[in-house]
Amino acid sequence: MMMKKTNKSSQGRQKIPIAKIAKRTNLQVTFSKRRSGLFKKASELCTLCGVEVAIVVFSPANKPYSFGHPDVDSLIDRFLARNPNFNISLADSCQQLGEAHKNASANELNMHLTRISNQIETERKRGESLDKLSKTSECWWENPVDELGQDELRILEAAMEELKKNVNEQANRIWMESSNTTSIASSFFMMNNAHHIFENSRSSDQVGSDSINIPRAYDFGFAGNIGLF
Amino acid sequence: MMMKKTNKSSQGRQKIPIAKIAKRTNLQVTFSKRRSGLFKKASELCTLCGVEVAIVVFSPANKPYSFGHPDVDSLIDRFLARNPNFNISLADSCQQLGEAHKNASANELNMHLTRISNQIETERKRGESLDKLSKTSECWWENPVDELGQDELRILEAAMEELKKNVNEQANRIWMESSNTTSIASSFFMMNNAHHIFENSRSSDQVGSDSINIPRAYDFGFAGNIGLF
DNA sequence: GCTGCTATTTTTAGGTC
DNA sequence: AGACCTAAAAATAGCAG
Repeated sequence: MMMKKTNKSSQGRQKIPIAKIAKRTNLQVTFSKRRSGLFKKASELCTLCGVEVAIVVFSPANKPYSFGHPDVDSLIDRFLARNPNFNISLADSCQQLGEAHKNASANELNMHLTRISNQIETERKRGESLDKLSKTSECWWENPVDELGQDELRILEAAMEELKKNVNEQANRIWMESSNTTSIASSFFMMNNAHHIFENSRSSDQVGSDSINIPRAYDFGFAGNIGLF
Repeated sequence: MMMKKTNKSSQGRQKIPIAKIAKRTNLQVTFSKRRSGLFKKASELCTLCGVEVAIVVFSPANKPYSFGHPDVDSLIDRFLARNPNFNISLADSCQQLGEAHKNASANELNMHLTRISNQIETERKRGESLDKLSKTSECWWENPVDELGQDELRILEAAMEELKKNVNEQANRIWMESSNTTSIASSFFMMNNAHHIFENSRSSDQVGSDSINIPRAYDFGFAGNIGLF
Protein backbone atom coordinates (compact mmCIF):
# COMPACT_ATOMS: atom_id res chain seq x y z
CA MET A 1 0.00 0.00 0.00
CA MET A 2 2.54 2.52 1.10
CA MET A 3 5.05 3.39 -1.50
CA LYS A 4 8.38 1.92 -0.70
CA LYS A 5 10.62 4.31 1.09
CA THR A 6 13.44 5.50 -1.10
CA ASN A 7 15.88 5.55 1.79
CA LYS A 8 15.32 1.92 2.53
CA SER A 9 17.27 1.49 5.73
CA SER A 10 17.66 -2.25 5.33
CA GLN A 11 17.10 -4.92 2.81
CA GLY A 12 16.14 -7.23 5.62
CA ARG A 13 17.50 -10.61 6.38
CA GLN A 14 19.83 -11.99 3.80
CA LYS A 15 20.17 -15.62 3.01
CA ILE A 16 23.54 -17.02 3.93
CA PRO A 17 24.96 -20.45 3.18
CA ILE A 18 25.49 -22.74 6.12
CA ALA A 19 29.25 -22.73 5.91
CA LYS A 20 31.98 -21.17 7.96
CA ILE A 21 31.65 -17.41 7.90
CA ALA A 22 34.75 -15.80 6.52
CA LYS A 23 34.60 -12.29 7.91
CA ARG A 24 35.78 -12.26 11.48
CA THR A 25 33.55 -9.42 12.62
CA ASN A 26 30.58 -10.98 10.97
CA LEU A 27 31.29 -14.32 12.53
CA GLN A 28 31.51 -12.78 15.95
CA VAL A 29 28.17 -11.05 15.63
CA THR A 30 26.50 -14.14 14.24
CA PHE A 31 27.98 -16.21 17.02
CA SER A 32 26.53 -13.92 19.65
CA LYS A 33 23.13 -13.66 18.06
CA ARG A 34 22.73 -17.32 17.29
CA ARG A 35 24.06 -18.41 20.64
CA SER A 36 21.41 -16.26 22.29
CA GLY A 37 18.82 -17.66 19.94
CA LEU A 38 19.89 -21.19 20.74
CA PHE A 39 19.69 -20.60 24.48
CA LYS A 40 16.32 -18.96 24.09
CA LYS A 41 15.01 -21.92 22.13
CA ALA A 42 16.35 -24.20 24.81
CA SER A 43 14.62 -22.30 27.59
CA GLU A 44 11.38 -22.31 25.64
CA LEU A 45 11.68 -26.05 25.20
CA CYS A 46 12.16 -26.39 28.94
CA THR A 47 9.09 -24.32 29.75
CA LEU A 48 6.81 -25.67 27.08
CA CYS A 49 7.58 -29.32 27.63
CA GLY A 50 8.79 -29.38 31.20
CA VAL A 51 12.06 -30.97 30.22
CA GLU A 52 15.64 -30.47 31.28
CA VAL A 53 18.27 -29.14 28.92
CA ALA A 54 21.97 -28.46 29.17
CA ILE A 55 24.05 -26.78 26.49
CA VAL A 56 27.76 -26.21 26.39
CA VAL A 57 29.31 -24.05 23.70
CA PHE A 58 32.99 -23.43 23.16
CA SER A 59 33.58 -20.24 21.25
CA PRO A 60 36.17 -19.96 18.49
CA ALA A 61 38.52 -18.69 21.19
CA ASN A 62 37.69 -21.69 23.32
CA LYS A 63 35.74 -19.75 25.86
CA PRO A 64 32.93 -21.83 27.29
CA TYR A 65 29.34 -20.67 27.41
CA SER A 66 26.59 -22.73 28.86
CA PHE A 67 22.90 -22.95 29.40
CA GLY A 68 21.32 -25.29 31.86
CA HIS A 69 17.95 -25.98 33.30
CA PRO A 70 17.91 -26.63 36.14
CA ASP A 71 21.71 -26.51 35.94
CA VAL A 72 24.43 -27.84 33.68
CA ASP A 73 26.34 -29.93 36.16
CA SER A 74 23.52 -32.06 37.43
CA LEU A 75 22.42 -32.79 33.88
CA ILE A 76 25.93 -33.73 32.87
CA ASP A 77 26.08 -36.03 35.86
CA ARG A 78 22.87 -37.62 34.86
CA PHE A 79 23.96 -37.97 31.29
CA LEU A 80 27.24 -39.60 32.24
CA ALA A 81 25.32 -42.07 34.34
CA ARG A 82 24.21 -43.87 31.19
CA ASN A 83 26.38 -46.77 32.02
CA PRO A 84 28.17 -48.92 29.46
CA ASN A 85 29.35 -51.47 32.02
CA PHE A 86 27.04 -51.35 34.95
CA ASN A 87 28.17 -54.61 36.44
CA ILE A 88 31.72 -53.58 36.96
CA SER A 89 33.02 -54.04 40.49
CA LEU A 90 35.01 -51.54 42.40
CA ALA A 91 38.00 -53.82 42.11
CA ASP A 92 37.68 -53.85 38.35
CA SER A 93 37.28 -50.14 38.41
CA CYS A 94 40.46 -49.68 40.36
CA GLN A 95 42.29 -52.10 38.14
CA GLN A 96 41.17 -50.18 35.12
CA LEU A 97 42.33 -47.06 36.81
CA GLY A 98 45.71 -48.64 37.34
CA GLU A 99 45.92 -49.96 33.81
CA ALA A 100 45.03 -46.63 32.39
CA HIS A 101 47.60 -44.95 34.55
CA LYS A 102 50.27 -47.34 33.45
CA ASN A 103 50.11 -45.95 29.96
CA ALA A 104 49.24 -42.41 30.77
CA SER A 105 51.33 -39.32 30.74
CA ALA A 106 51.64 -37.08 33.73
CA ASN A 107 48.96 -34.82 32.40
CA GLU A 108 46.66 -37.65 31.64
CA LEU A 109 47.07 -38.92 35.16
CA ASN A 110 46.10 -35.59 36.49
CA MET A 111 43.13 -35.39 34.25
CA HIS A 112 42.09 -38.81 35.41
CA LEU A 113 41.92 -37.84 38.96
CA THR A 114 40.76 -34.40 38.25
CA ARG A 115 37.74 -35.83 36.61
CA ILE A 116 37.23 -38.52 39.17
CA SER A 117 37.44 -36.22 42.12
CA ASN A 118 35.23 -33.81 40.31
CA GLN A 119 32.69 -36.54 39.85
CA ILE A 120 32.90 -37.54 43.45
CA GLU A 121 32.34 -34.04 44.65
CA THR A 122 29.40 -33.51 42.38
CA GLU A 123 28.02 -36.80 43.50
CA ARG A 124 28.31 -35.87 47.13
CA LYS A 125 26.59 -32.57 46.53
CA ARG A 126 23.46 -34.12 45.17
CA GLY A 127 22.20 -37.40 46.49
CA GLU A 128 18.97 -35.77 47.56
CA SER A 129 17.54 -36.80 44.25
CA LEU A 130 18.32 -40.35 45.13
CA ASP A 131 16.83 -40.26 48.59
CA LYS A 132 13.69 -41.94 47.50
CA LEU A 133 15.75 -44.89 46.42
CA SER A 134 17.57 -45.22 49.71
CA LYS A 135 14.62 -46.86 51.34
CA THR A 136 14.55 -49.69 48.87
CA SER A 137 18.04 -50.87 49.63
CA GLU A 138 18.91 -53.35 52.28
CA CYS A 139 21.46 -52.21 54.82
CA TRP A 140 23.50 -55.39 54.91
CA TRP A 141 26.32 -53.68 53.11
CA GLU A 142 26.53 -50.82 55.56
CA ASN A 143 27.54 -52.97 58.50
CA PRO A 144 30.95 -54.15 57.34
CA VAL A 145 31.94 -50.67 56.28
CA ASP A 146 32.55 -48.82 59.48
CA GLU A 147 36.10 -47.84 60.20
CA LEU A 148 37.57 -48.18 56.77
CA GLY A 149 40.55 -46.00 56.14
CA GLN A 150 42.91 -47.49 53.58
CA ASP A 151 41.07 -50.79 53.59
CA GLU A 152 37.82 -49.37 52.41
CA LEU A 153 38.51 -50.57 48.92
CA ARG A 154 38.75 -54.24 49.88
CA ILE A 155 35.59 -54.12 51.89
CA LEU A 156 33.71 -52.30 49.23
CA GLU A 157 35.02 -54.70 46.70
CA ALA A 158 33.33 -57.52 48.55
CA ALA A 159 30.23 -55.45 49.07
CA MET A 160 30.12 -54.71 45.41
CA GLU A 161 30.34 -58.35 44.57
CA GLU A 162 27.13 -58.89 46.47
CA LEU A 163 25.64 -55.71 45.31
CA LYS A 164 25.80 -56.74 41.71
CA LYS A 165 23.09 -59.26 42.32
CA ASN A 166 20.62 -56.55 43.14
CA VAL A 167 21.58 -54.12 40.46
CA ASN A 168 19.40 -55.23 37.65
CA GLU A 169 16.31 -55.43 39.75
CA GLN A 170 17.10 -52.09 41.28
CA ALA A 171 17.86 -50.54 37.93
CA ASN A 172 14.63 -51.84 36.62
CA ARG A 173 12.70 -50.18 39.40
CA ILE A 174 14.56 -46.92 39.05
CA TRP A 175 13.89 -46.73 35.40
CA MET A 176 10.28 -47.70 35.75
CA GLU A 177 9.75 -44.97 38.30
CA SER A 178 11.44 -42.32 36.29
CA SER A 179 9.56 -43.17 33.14
CA ASN A 180 6.24 -43.03 34.91
CA THR A 181 6.65 -39.61 36.39
CA THR A 182 6.37 -36.48 34.31
CA SER A 183 7.29 -34.23 37.19
CA ILE A 184 10.50 -32.40 36.60
CA ALA A 185 11.01 -30.36 39.70
CA SER A 186 12.11 -27.14 38.08
CA SER A 187 12.07 -23.62 39.30
CA PHE A 188 14.58 -21.60 37.39
CA PHE A 189 16.82 -21.33 34.40
CA MET A 190 20.49 -20.78 34.34
CA MET A 191 22.51 -19.39 31.52
CA ASN A 192 26.13 -19.59 32.46
CA ASN A 193 28.95 -17.80 30.87
CA ALA A 194 31.19 -20.63 31.94
CA HIS A 195 34.86 -20.54 32.66
CA HIS A 196 37.97 -22.55 33.21
CA ILE A 197 39.57 -22.65 36.59
CA PHE A 198 42.94 -24.21 37.15
CA GLU A 199 43.68 -22.68 40.47
CA ASN A 200 40.80 -22.52 42.86
CA SER A 201 38.84 -19.41 42.04
CA ARG A 202 35.26 -19.94 40.98
CA SER A 203 33.63 -17.17 39.03
CA SER A 204 30.01 -17.72 38.23
CA ASP A 205 28.81 -15.50 35.42
CA GLN A 206 25.45 -17.09 35.36
CA VAL A 207 22.63 -15.62 33.39
CA GLY A 208 19.07 -16.40 34.16
CA SER A 209 17.15 -17.09 37.33
CA ASP A 210 14.61 -14.45 36.39
CA SER A 211 17.12 -11.78 35.58
CA ILE A 212 20.37 -11.09 33.85
CA ASN A 213 23.43 -11.36 35.99
CA ILE A 214 26.22 -8.90 36.35
CA PRO A 215 29.26 -10.03 34.39
CA ARG A 216 32.30 -10.66 36.50
CA ALA A 217 35.94 -10.58 35.59
CA TYR A 218 37.70 -13.88 35.30
CA ASP A 219 40.35 -14.77 37.77
CA PHE A 220 43.16 -16.68 36.21
CA GLY A 221 46.24 -16.98 38.29
CA PHE A 222 48.40 -17.30 35.25
CA ALA A 223 46.74 -15.83 32.22
CA GLY A 224 44.21 -13.19 33.19
CA ASN A 225 41.14 -12.85 31.08
CA ILE A 226 41.43 -14.78 27.86
CA GLY A 227 40.38 -12.47 25.09
CA LEU A 228 38.10 -12.93 22.11
CA PHE A 229 34.52 -13.61 22.98
CA MET B 1 -2.31 -13.45 -6.83
CA MET B 2 -4.15 -16.69 -6.48
CA MET B 3 -7.45 -16.43 -4.73
CA LYS B 4 -7.34 -18.01 -1.36
CA LYS B 5 -8.61 -21.54 -1.38
CA THR B 6 -11.98 -21.89 0.27
CA ASN B 7 -11.01 -25.23 1.78
CA LYS B 8 -8.27 -23.70 3.74
CA SER B 9 -6.40 -26.76 4.93
CA SER B 10 -4.68 -24.99 7.75
CA GLN B 11 -4.83 -21.75 9.60
CA GLY B 12 -1.07 -21.84 9.81
CA ARG B 13 1.07 -21.42 12.81
CA GLN B 14 -0.75 -20.38 15.92
CA LYS B 15 0.75 -18.29 18.60
CA ILE B 16 1.15 -20.16 21.84
CA PRO B 17 2.16 -18.84 25.25
CA ILE B 18 5.52 -19.97 26.57
CA ALA B 19 4.12 -22.05 29.40
CA LYS B 20 3.83 -25.72 30.00
CA ILE B 21 1.67 -27.32 27.34
CA ALA B 22 -1.32 -29.03 28.87
CA LYS B 23 -2.33 -31.55 26.21
CA ARG B 24 -0.10 -34.56 26.39
CA THR B 25 -0.24 -35.35 22.68
CA ASN B 26 0.45 -31.76 21.82
CA LEU B 27 3.35 -31.61 24.20
CA GLN B 28 4.85 -34.70 22.68
CA VAL B 29 4.70 -33.32 19.16
CA THR B 30 6.06 -29.98 20.22
CA PHE B 31 8.86 -31.67 22.10
CA SER B 32 9.90 -33.61 19.04
CA LYS B 33 9.70 -30.70 16.66
CA ARG B 34 11.41 -28.22 18.88
CA ARG B 35 14.09 -30.65 19.90
CA SER B 36 14.90 -31.16 16.24
CA GLY B 37 14.85 -27.44 15.71
CA LEU B 38 17.19 -26.90 18.62
CA PHE B 39 19.63 -29.49 17.35
CA LYS B 40 19.49 -28.01 13.88
CA LYS B 41 20.22 -24.56 15.22
CA ALA B 42 23.11 -25.98 17.16
CA SER B 43 24.59 -27.66 14.12
CA GLU B 44 24.24 -24.47 12.12
CA LEU B 45 26.02 -22.59 14.85
CA CYS B 46 28.82 -25.12 14.68
CA THR B 47 29.21 -24.81 10.95
CA LEU B 48 28.78 -21.08 10.66
CA CYS B 49 31.08 -20.15 13.48
CA GLY B 50 33.36 -23.14 13.73
CA VAL B 51 32.50 -23.72 17.35
CA GLU B 52 31.82 -26.78 19.43
CA VAL B 53 28.44 -27.45 20.96
CA ALA B 54 27.01 -30.15 23.16
CA ILE B 55 23.37 -30.44 24.14
CA VAL B 56 21.74 -32.86 26.51
CA VAL B 57 17.97 -33.06 26.80
CA PHE B 58 16.01 -35.20 29.19
CA SER B 59 12.50 -35.83 27.93
CA PRO B 60 9.48 -35.71 30.21
CA ALA B 61 9.93 -39.46 30.56
CA ASN B 62 13.54 -38.93 31.49
CA LYS B 63 14.88 -40.32 28.27
CA PRO B 64 18.10 -38.61 27.26
CA TYR B 65 18.66 -37.10 23.85
CA SER B 66 21.85 -35.43 22.87
CA PHE B 67 23.59 -33.45 20.21
CA GLY B 68 27.31 -32.99 20.08
CA HIS B 69 29.89 -31.59 17.76
CA PRO B 70 32.36 -33.13 17.57
CA ASP B 71 30.87 -35.32 20.28
CA VAL B 72 29.12 -34.87 23.58
CA ASP B 73 31.53 -36.70 25.82
CA SER B 74 34.67 -34.85 24.89
CA LEU B 75 32.89 -31.53 25.33
CA ILE B 76 31.54 -32.58 28.69
CA ASP B 77 35.03 -33.61 29.66
CA ARG B 78 36.35 -30.27 28.60
CA PHE B 79 33.62 -28.45 30.42
CA LEU B 80 34.18 -30.41 33.60
CA ALA B 81 37.87 -29.60 33.37
CA ARG B 82 37.16 -26.23 34.92
CA ASN B 83 38.41 -27.73 38.10
CA PRO B 84 37.52 -26.50 41.57
CA ASN B 85 40.09 -28.69 43.35
CA PHE B 86 42.80 -29.43 40.89
CA ASN B 87 45.40 -30.28 43.47
CA ILE B 88 43.68 -33.28 44.96
CA SER B 89 45.76 -36.41 45.21
CA LEU B 90 44.75 -39.92 44.35
CA ALA B 91 44.88 -40.81 48.03
CA ASP B 92 42.46 -38.03 48.82
CA SER B 93 40.33 -39.12 45.94
CA CYS B 94 40.14 -42.66 47.20
CA GLN B 95 39.45 -41.52 50.71
CA GLN B 96 36.67 -39.35 49.48
CA LEU B 97 35.38 -42.31 47.60
CA GLY B 98 35.41 -44.31 50.77
CA GLU B 99 33.81 -41.56 52.80
CA ALA B 100 31.11 -41.08 50.26
CA HIS B 101 30.47 -44.78 50.18
CA LYS B 102 30.17 -44.94 53.91
CA ASN B 103 27.06 -42.88 53.80
CA ALA B 104 25.70 -44.02 50.49
CA SER B 105 22.86 -46.32 49.72
CA ALA B 106 23.29 -49.38 47.58
CA ASN B 107 22.09 -47.51 44.55
CA GLU B 108 24.30 -44.60 45.22
CA LEU B 109 27.26 -46.91 45.49
CA ASN B 110 26.51 -48.30 42.12
CA MET B 111 26.09 -44.89 40.65
CA HIS B 112 29.39 -43.86 42.11
CA LEU B 113 31.30 -46.54 40.44
CA THR B 114 29.17 -46.43 37.41
CA ARG B 115 30.20 -42.90 36.87
CA ILE B 116 33.81 -43.47 37.76
CA SER B 117 34.26 -46.43 35.48
CA ASN B 118 32.47 -44.52 32.80
CA GLN B 119 34.90 -41.70 33.20
CA ILE B 120 37.81 -44.04 33.06
CA GLU B 121 36.59 -45.64 29.88
CA THR B 122 35.99 -42.34 28.21
CA GLU B 123 39.40 -41.24 29.26
CA ARG B 124 41.04 -44.32 27.88
CA LYS B 125 39.27 -43.93 24.56
CA ARG B 126 40.64 -40.53 23.88
CA GLY B 127 44.16 -39.61 24.97
CA GLU B 128 45.15 -39.00 21.39
CA SER B 129 44.22 -35.40 21.95
CA LEU B 130 46.70 -35.29 24.75
CA ASP B 131 49.53 -36.92 22.89
CA LYS B 132 51.27 -33.67 22.33
CA LEU B 133 51.53 -33.29 26.05
CA SER B 134 53.06 -36.69 26.63
CA LYS B 135 56.47 -35.48 25.67
CA THR B 136 56.59 -32.92 28.42
CA SER B 137 56.23 -35.39 31.23
CA GLU B 138 59.06 -37.12 32.92
CA CYS B 139 58.91 -40.87 33.01
CA TRP B 140 59.99 -41.30 36.60
CA TRP B 141 56.53 -42.32 37.59
CA GLU B 142 56.30 -45.08 35.05
CA ASN B 143 59.03 -47.18 36.52
CA PRO B 144 57.53 -48.09 39.88
CA VAL B 145 54.26 -49.01 38.26
CA ASP B 146 54.93 -52.29 36.57
CA GLU B 147 53.27 -55.29 38.08
CA LEU B 148 50.63 -53.59 40.10
CA GLY B 149 47.54 -55.65 40.69
CA GLN B 150 45.86 -54.79 43.93
CA ASP B 151 48.69 -52.56 45.04
CA GLU B 152 48.43 -50.13 42.19
CA LEU B 153 46.63 -47.67 44.37
CA ARG B 154 49.44 -47.35 46.87
CA ILE B 155 52.01 -46.86 44.21
CA LEU B 156 49.94 -44.39 42.33
CA GLU B 157 49.20 -42.63 45.52
CA ALA B 158 52.89 -41.97 45.96
CA ALA B 159 53.26 -41.06 42.33
CA MET B 160 50.44 -38.63 42.63
CA GLU B 161 52.01 -36.98 45.60
CA GLU B 162 54.94 -36.11 43.39
CA LEU B 163 52.84 -35.37 40.43
CA LYS B 164 50.99 -32.60 42.17
CA LYS B 165 54.06 -30.46 41.93
CA ASN B 166 53.86 -30.31 38.17
CA VAL B 167 50.16 -29.81 37.84
CA ASN B 168 49.84 -26.08 37.88
CA GLU B 169 52.64 -25.51 35.46
CA GLN B 170 51.26 -28.16 33.21
CA ALA B 171 47.76 -26.77 33.42
CA ASN B 172 49.09 -23.38 32.56
CA ARG B 173 50.68 -24.70 29.40
CA ILE B 174 47.59 -26.63 28.38
CA TRP B 175 45.39 -23.63 28.77
CA MET B 176 47.80 -21.35 26.94
CA GLU B 177 47.88 -23.70 24.01
CA SER B 178 44.15 -24.18 23.78
CA SER B 179 43.38 -20.51 24.02
CA ASN B 180 45.84 -19.58 21.32
CA THR B 181 44.51 -21.87 18.68
CA THR B 182 41.29 -21.19 16.85
CA SER B 183 41.48 -24.46 15.00
CA ILE B 184 38.67 -26.71 16.01
CA ALA B 185 39.49 -29.94 14.25
CA SER B 186 36.01 -30.91 13.24
CA SER B 187 34.74 -33.18 10.59
CA PHE B 188 31.30 -34.35 11.52
CA PHE B 189 28.28 -33.83 13.66
CA MET B 190 26.69 -36.26 15.96
CA MET B 191 23.14 -36.21 17.08
CA ASN B 192 22.66 -38.97 19.58
CA ASN B 193 19.40 -40.36 20.62
CA ALA B 194 21.01 -41.28 23.87
CA HIS B 195 19.98 -44.07 26.12
CA HIS B 196 20.31 -45.68 29.48
CA ILE B 197 22.00 -48.99 29.67
CA PHE B 198 21.87 -51.04 32.81
CA GLU B 199 23.16 -54.25 31.36
CA ASN B 200 25.99 -53.98 28.93
CA SER B 201 24.49 -53.39 25.53
CA ARG B 202 25.48 -50.23 23.77
CA SER B 203 23.12 -48.92 21.17
CA SER B 204 24.32 -45.89 19.34
CA ASP B 205 21.48 -44.13 17.59
CA GLN B 206 23.69 -41.40 16.38
CA VAL B 207 22.53 -38.94 13.81
CA GLY B 208 24.88 -36.97 11.70
CA SER B 209 28.22 -37.66 10.13
CA ASP B 210 27.03 -36.30 6.80
CA SER B 211 23.85 -38.30 6.76
CA ILE B 212 21.01 -39.37 8.92
CA ASN B 213 21.48 -42.64 10.66
CA ILE B 214 19.17 -45.58 10.72
CA PRO B 215 17.27 -45.69 13.98
CA ARG B 216 17.93 -48.79 16.00
CA ALA B 217 15.83 -50.52 18.54
CA TYR B 218 16.90 -50.22 22.11
CA ASP B 219 18.16 -53.21 23.93
CA PHE B 220 17.07 -53.26 27.51
CA GLY B 221 17.49 -56.52 29.25
CA PHE B 222 14.67 -55.81 31.60
CA ALA B 223 12.20 -53.45 30.04
CA GLY B 224 12.45 -53.51 26.28
CA ASN B 225 11.99 -50.18 24.60
CA ILE B 226 10.96 -47.59 27.12
CA GLY B 227 7.96 -45.78 25.77
CA LEU B 228 7.16 -42.10 25.60
CA PHE B 229 9.58 -40.20 23.50
C1' DG C 1 5.98 -41.95 16.77
C1' DC C 2 6.96 -39.88 11.46
C1' DT C 3 6.16 -36.82 7.16
C1' DG C 4 3.95 -33.26 4.61
C1' DC C 5 1.19 -29.14 4.39
C1' DT C 6 0.22 -24.13 5.04
C1' DA C 7 -0.41 -19.85 7.20
C1' DT C 8 1.54 -17.46 10.60
C1' DT C 9 5.00 -16.37 14.02
C1' DT C 10 9.71 -16.02 15.07
C1' DT C 11 14.42 -15.51 13.99
C1' DT C 12 17.99 -13.12 12.10
C1' DA C 13 21.46 -10.73 8.35
C1' DG C 14 22.84 -6.50 7.65
C1' DG C 15 22.53 -2.18 8.99
C1' DT C 16 22.95 2.06 12.35
C1' DC C 17 23.71 3.91 16.80
C1' DA D 1 29.74 -6.09 23.27
C1' DG D 2 25.11 -4.64 23.42
C1' DA D 3 20.02 -2.38 21.45
C1' DC D 4 17.20 -1.21 17.86
C1' DC D 5 15.55 -1.44 12.83
C1' DT D 6 13.78 -3.71 8.60
C1' DA D 7 12.39 -7.17 5.66
C1' DA D 8 13.45 -11.66 4.15
C1' DA D 9 14.33 -16.36 5.76
C1' DA D 10 13.31 -20.00 8.78
C1' DA D 11 10.71 -22.34 12.26
C1' DT D 12 6.58 -24.17 13.65
C1' DA D 13 1.22 -25.01 15.47
C1' DG D 14 -2.31 -27.41 14.00
C1' DC D 15 -3.94 -30.68 11.10
C1' DA D 16 -4.00 -34.79 7.73
C1' DG D 17 -2.18 -39.23 6.53
